[in-house]
Amino acid sequence: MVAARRHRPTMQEIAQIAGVSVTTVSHVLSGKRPVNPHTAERTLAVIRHLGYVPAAAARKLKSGRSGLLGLVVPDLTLSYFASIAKGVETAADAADCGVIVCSSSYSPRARGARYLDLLRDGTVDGLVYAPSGHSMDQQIGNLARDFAIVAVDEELLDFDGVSSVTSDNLQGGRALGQHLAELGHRRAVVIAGPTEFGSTAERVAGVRESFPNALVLHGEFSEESGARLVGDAMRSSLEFSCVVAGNDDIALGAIRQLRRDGIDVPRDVSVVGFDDVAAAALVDLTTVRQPVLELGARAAQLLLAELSDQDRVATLERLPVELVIRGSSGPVAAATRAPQGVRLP
Amino acid sequence: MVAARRHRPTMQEIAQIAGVSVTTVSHVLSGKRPVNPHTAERTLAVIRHLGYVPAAAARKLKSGRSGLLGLVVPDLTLSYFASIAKGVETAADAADCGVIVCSSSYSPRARGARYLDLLRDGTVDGLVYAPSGHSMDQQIGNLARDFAIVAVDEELLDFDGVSSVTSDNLQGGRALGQHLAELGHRRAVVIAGPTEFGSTAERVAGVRESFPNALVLHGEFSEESGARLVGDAMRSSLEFSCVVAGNDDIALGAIRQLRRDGIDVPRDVSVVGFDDVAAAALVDLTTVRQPVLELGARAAQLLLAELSDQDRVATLERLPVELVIRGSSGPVAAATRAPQGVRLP
DNA sequence: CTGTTAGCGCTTTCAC
DNA sequence: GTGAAAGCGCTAACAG
Repeated sequence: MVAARRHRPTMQEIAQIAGVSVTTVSHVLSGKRPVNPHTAERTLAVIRHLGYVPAAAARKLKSGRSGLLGLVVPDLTLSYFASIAKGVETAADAADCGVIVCSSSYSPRARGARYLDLLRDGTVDGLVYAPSGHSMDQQIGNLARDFAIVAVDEELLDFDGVSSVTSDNLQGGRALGQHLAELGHRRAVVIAGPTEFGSTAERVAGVRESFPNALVLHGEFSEESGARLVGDAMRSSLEFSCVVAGNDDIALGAIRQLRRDGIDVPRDVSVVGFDDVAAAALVDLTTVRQPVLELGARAAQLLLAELSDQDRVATLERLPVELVIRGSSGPVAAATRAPQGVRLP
Repeated sequence: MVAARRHRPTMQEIAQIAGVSVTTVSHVLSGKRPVNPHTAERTLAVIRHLGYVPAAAARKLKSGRSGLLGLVVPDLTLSYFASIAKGVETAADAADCGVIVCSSSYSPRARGARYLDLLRDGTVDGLVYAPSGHSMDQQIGNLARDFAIVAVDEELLDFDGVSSVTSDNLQGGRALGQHLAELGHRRAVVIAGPTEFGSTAERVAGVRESFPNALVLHGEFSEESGARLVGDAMRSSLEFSCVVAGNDDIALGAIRQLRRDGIDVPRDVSVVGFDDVAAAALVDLTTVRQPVLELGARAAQLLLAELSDQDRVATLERLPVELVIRGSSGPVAAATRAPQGVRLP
């Protein structure tokens, strides 16, 4: 049996029992004006005894602040976004804020808008938003005129009033390109993410500094996309000795497909990714590590700063990334110096 | 520049502009009493025009319901719990509820209690709680007398008034044991999780039906623990041909350690896990799949039911699991029929 | 079909 | 050092 819920004490009741006014109880709790030590102690005793906690709704109604932040990510089960969530939560927690997490992708389409209502109805004071490349980005951008919103992971393109925290994607792409060039590679295929994302263009630009003539194919940030596009590249008349993937999922798919086609990684073809998700270490993938926890934490801090200072200028922060060299990238086979790489069937 | 926040319209203002009373506005929105179609349309026009959304706090203050559920998991970045979160969120969303996610493990210790205040201060209407085996379980159990709480993943031991939704761990252990027995294995080492969890004992009991004499070692649900304990087993005088891990993380650690010691998996020793997290497929691990999304969704549904019907009896649901056979388990080497398995150095 | 009114539980002037 | 009282924005009797 579920026990009957106990009555939650109100401040009024605490006041009555302690023999003081609600005003005093309120001030004992907030410390916003001096209270006689005796009175305070007696009041606190009652509060502790009854396990009293002020009702959040009533407090919010007066103060206009809920002490809650919202976080919208495409999919919480992707470890990349889960880590961002962890970062946001940690930073919010340090500021005594709770976090409401919403996954935009797996909510029934019609419901997506519901999340935005959490902002409109004041449930949350502000929002950390990870752009998904879908129509929601547009709505969020419009809302940003009226509410505190910070973009994380990707910039909210076309909305320059919105602060954002992203990784230094250009530098990441550059690091991968240089790494492969140093290994002797001269011909690369880039399997990039969707064109809607700024990060896609930046990563590609970084790689192009070392591989100006690389073939660039755009797809989704998924294993399927990586497998399909690397297959397309294989079936073309192009020769290449390395594949630069737009993220680790794409890289995983590419490796799977290459091996299925009898291509050895890294002996025949090197493959590198981006993100350094947990799976990257498992399959020994060379990649660029994004500071995911910091990404989330910094976004939350920016949001909190914006909430306490209405006149802050929108900023764009790019956090440094780190090349993680593992076993999926290696030197070009010595025998075939030029042109190197895969031959078509 | 962050634009100045626009004034959020109140119901009062809507009423004034539409030329009706707040009561009517309220009823136009809730539909709880008939309104003249003309009036309704005019009112709705104003509401839409101003983008009005009722203030959540005020609504909550009257109704006593926040429309928010809390979810506390040990660590959101573990894909297992992320999936449970997804399940909870999906089910809550279907009931028009939001979800506040808290990770108990990575909140500064003193703050853990803050999450419980979300319940006490009415921010959330109820809580889905994934036991962590720590002191918080005790506090949560006590709170369950006064608030709606449903345990997920593990039972909240010693608190039989709390409903819980778990996997059928006994059946899972049984399936693993039978699978290995059918492959010809006769000597097993079980590297189980912490003794604090009911699931640990249940999984072990299931395995024991096929391996009554198995050596059972208890540790944490982590790779480190798996690696360390399988190392201990190797250095003992015990012979074994298979390792049953308490979860996939343990199994991953065990495989890593075995390979480091020159033992081939599955040729020399078979290893099986539990959970079927994403990494399991990557390393080709035989395991038991838990219905994680259903686990979360069912817990949320139970919680919602409890919230709308105070007199519900506490239930204990065990969802069915599924054996997933992959490459980490194989037949005992034919040459060494009895005794089989690893010899000590 | 519609409006008036009394709060929900708290914070915060204002007065003592 | 303390209290009375006016709301915050909404819902739901209770009248019309």
